[in-house]
Amino acid sequence: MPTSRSYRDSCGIARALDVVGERWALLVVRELLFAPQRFSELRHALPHISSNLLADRLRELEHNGVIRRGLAPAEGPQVYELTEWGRKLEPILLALGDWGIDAPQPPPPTVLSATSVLIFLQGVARPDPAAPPMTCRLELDGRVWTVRLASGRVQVQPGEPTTADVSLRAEPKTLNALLADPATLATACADGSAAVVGDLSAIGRLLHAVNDPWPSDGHTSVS
Amino acid sequence: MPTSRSYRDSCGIARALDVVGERWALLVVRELLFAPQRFSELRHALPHISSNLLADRLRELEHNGVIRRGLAPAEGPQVYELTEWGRKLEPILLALGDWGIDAPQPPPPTVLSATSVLIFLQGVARPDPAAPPMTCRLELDGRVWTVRLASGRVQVQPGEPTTADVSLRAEPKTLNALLADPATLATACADGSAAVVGDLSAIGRLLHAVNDPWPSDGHTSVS
DNA sequence: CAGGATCCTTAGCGATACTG
DNA sequence: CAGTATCGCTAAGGATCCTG
Repeated sequence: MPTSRSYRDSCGIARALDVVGERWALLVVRELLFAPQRFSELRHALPHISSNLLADRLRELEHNGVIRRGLAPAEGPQVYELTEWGRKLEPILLALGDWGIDAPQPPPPTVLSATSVLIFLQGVARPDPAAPPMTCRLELDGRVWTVRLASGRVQVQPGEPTTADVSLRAEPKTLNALLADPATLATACADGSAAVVGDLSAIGRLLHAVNDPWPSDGHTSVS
Repeated sequence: MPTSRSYRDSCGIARALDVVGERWALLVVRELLFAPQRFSELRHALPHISSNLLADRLRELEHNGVIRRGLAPAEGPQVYELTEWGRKLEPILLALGDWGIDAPQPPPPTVLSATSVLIFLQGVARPDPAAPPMTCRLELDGRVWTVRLASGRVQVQPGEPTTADVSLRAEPKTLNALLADPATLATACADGSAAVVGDLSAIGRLLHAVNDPWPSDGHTSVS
């Protein structure tokens, strides 16, 4: 049974919270920021939410016009995606995440979704604007992403790149650890927690863009 | 008993929600955006929250470093105020409120706090930059605010102005109605729902700044 | 009266099991 | 895979009662 509880407050803030203020709602939106996702992918990204609650949240968010059930792309699986209005939450969520970095760390074990690492990567990486463009294929939790470094910016897109300098497969937590300390890349490759195909130095450039940004401005990992 | 429920997610967004994601928390922060407030003032601004829950939220927000118990200003009453970190939520809340304007309106009767109207006023009023500066004294729900229109900007501050062109006393809902339709000002004064002292045309300029902004960009009231 | 604390009830949450 | 059904638990909501 979905929630139907309102602040009964005319303020825009309260009305926004009537829509996305319920528990888990904004984390579901977070997971949809970069790409549509299936029910099972959302469950994997948010392992602590129960299936009935996720179903409730999806129903409510759909009913309120924040997400929609994906118009199945040629017999593809059922997916959930943000509406135009829902997409406008992106800058707000990014700002909230930036604010939350200073919050006390929750006690481990904690979870880290692929989307979370990509948000972090896109948010704080500042590649050398002078360096030549680069394309990286990332495989996280079984999904493929295209990451482009070009003209001082990082661009994350869902799906396979048409061409790439390098491919990296790892768990989100492993990638986060690499972003925090690029020196562990060799170890991660050796023990199999990271699998690299192609130009290894390109991965170095990617990790470098986070740790030695142009210009420098703090943050070294999600944690 | 305060809540201690975590998403156990390393993402900054989830960690932010661990701190301000519980019900009512962000509305408490909203009420503190412009000025410290007392327990009873918060209860009045948020009439649908129960007293124990408000006490819980204040405790949690204090414990997490978002608010602090006011260092009583010379034997004044106990107040709650935002910390430095808490204050950084301001732009995020304003953006969220802007987003929430497009949400479906909750069924009446709804509530509207003084802070909510002031947020709206400061957010959308675009006074004529060429017009001379003006100071307005606002009395809402028994508290006094200073509103300055100068060089194309609106500035809201708590407390009595040192000098003012005009003073307006009304309920927040009345002021909101006036912002939506300045033509009702005469009626509101006549039936006593609004009390004006000083230059009546200055109030007209204030309401005008919301309805005929420089340059025009939408929105006519909180609702 | 401000600033809570202490009940009690209900509804949302969380975990598990189950189904098309 | 994509949910639904069930159920115990806990937070929210509401009222009342305390204490300065």
